[in-house]
Amino acid sequence: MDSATESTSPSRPLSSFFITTAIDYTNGSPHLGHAYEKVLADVLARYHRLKGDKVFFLTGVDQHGQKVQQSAEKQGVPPKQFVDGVTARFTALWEKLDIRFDGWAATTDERHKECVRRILFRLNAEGQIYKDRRGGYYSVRQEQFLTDKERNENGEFGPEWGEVEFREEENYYFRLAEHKQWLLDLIDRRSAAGTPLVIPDFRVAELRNAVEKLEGDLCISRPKARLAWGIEFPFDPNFVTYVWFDALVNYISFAPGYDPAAGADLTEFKTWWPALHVIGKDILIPAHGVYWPIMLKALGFADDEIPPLLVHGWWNISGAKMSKSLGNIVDPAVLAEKYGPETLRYYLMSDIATGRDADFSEERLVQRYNTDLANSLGNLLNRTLSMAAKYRGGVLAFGEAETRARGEAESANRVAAYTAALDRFAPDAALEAAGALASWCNGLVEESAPWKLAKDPAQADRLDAVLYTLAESLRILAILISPVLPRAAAGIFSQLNWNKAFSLADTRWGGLPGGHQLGKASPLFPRIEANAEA
RNA sequence: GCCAGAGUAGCUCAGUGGUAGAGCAGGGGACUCAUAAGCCCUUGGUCGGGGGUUCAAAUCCCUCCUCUGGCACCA
Repeated sequence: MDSATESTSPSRPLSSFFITTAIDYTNGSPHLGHAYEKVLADVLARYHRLKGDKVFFLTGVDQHGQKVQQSAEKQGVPPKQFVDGVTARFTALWEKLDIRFDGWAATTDERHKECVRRILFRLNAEGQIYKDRRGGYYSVRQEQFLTDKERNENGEFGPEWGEVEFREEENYYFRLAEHKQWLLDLIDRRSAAGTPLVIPDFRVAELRNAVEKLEGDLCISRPKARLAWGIEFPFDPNFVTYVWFDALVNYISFAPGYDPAAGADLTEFKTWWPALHVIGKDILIPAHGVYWPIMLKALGFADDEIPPLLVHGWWNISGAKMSKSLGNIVDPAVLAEKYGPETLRYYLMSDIATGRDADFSEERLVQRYNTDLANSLGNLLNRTLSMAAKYRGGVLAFGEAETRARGEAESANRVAAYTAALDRFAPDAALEAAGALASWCNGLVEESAPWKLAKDPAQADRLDAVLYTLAESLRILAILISPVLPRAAAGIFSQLNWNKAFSLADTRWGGLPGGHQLGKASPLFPRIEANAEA
């Protein structure tokens, strides 16, 4: 897997690839959306490893905050014990889905907490943070301040909030508003330069709009009396930091070589940074699109070090949002158990366009598996090996040149489409390119009819060439599907009896030598029958 | 309400000025190496409604409708 270092894409000068996901809040079970984001990031990370890039894939969990504190209290357990339990459900799912991350960002980790404290200390010393007393309406029952959004149509706070009182409270604030114009300019400059801050680009307008409306600074603390489950302010033990300077900071606190001290040596860190942040469309505004760039700016990051955001869409269920009351929550662990992790990975990557929403359907998951994997690719492998065994004892020979030349041209075209697709973060299009190569191979079988060629000794050369072209295409296909389907790729290699390390450069035609002995055929993707669904 | 995205064949979507497309599903056929898979052919759409610009509009403009998201700490 890591044998080759050659990059096939000269358009990417960077040899390192740092990718992150949102860190999931440990107050509930993982659902399909969590799984989608992690699989997407994992596929992009695996693709870059395949290219020979140096990859760091960071994901994790956001473990602090009020909701966690409340849930733990409700269960009568310490918050740490509570988050450890929920965290274990996430890590178990990632293991099951073959999410191969390099760094685990758990915000209760001492490394993270120390980094957060040092950042707060530094920004406070540099005058980016100040203390202020502000007032508002407070719900004693819900233990939170209420905003106008919580008012009902009569302009009152409803009975669900219980007793509501006016309270004044001291808190720490981060100077956000003064960077508004800088951020607007940055968004425009990055778009003009062709390296937009937000992908897909239609979301740039959405972000710009939100920045235009930006006013006021950002409250970044909670008094300990109200929220104890957080990271204590290094210069004021009566407060903990609240969400932004905790969760968002994970992207640098767990990054290789980061040191928050002013003037620190960041040589190693800068070989990785900026990261590509993979996030859901719900947390673009304001957290990742507004707060995070300004936080980095305040920490001395240069304009070209503000990380791009790859914003993905949501999976809806039959056109509706997932919700507990509708009873339509999709549990990815159940799906992975029922159909296998790779079936789920394939579906999540093939049936949605990155950035857009899609509709989840179990029926469609089964259909895509059966048509693309079982019928097209799996059956191609099976029939190829079966014919090779039957007609040639499983031994490859080159045969005539014309058929092989056609295979070479076809696969080169598909590989080019594949890399172009993944370079623009579109696994669906990449899988389509791989599928097209499999289809072409199936067409070659029909066109050449090896079972007829086998009966005519004069066609021996042609038969050899067809079998070689099919086997060689399958070797290339295994490489192409490996970021999405690492286990199936290994299965193809195993059946081809070709267990060598590979990289993207090995998609070049002609890897299998003449005289190579193929392995034994066995269904790689058994069909899922309709009655197995209930 | 403001902003953005979407509305094209039963389903998922591509197509951004020049005779309506793909995949899947449905129908038919020839074949047999194969996971009853694959291959070939085929049914199917007044491109959300209305108006306008143009020799020509799914594509540009106006307007309306519907859905989704953001603006409000859920991937």
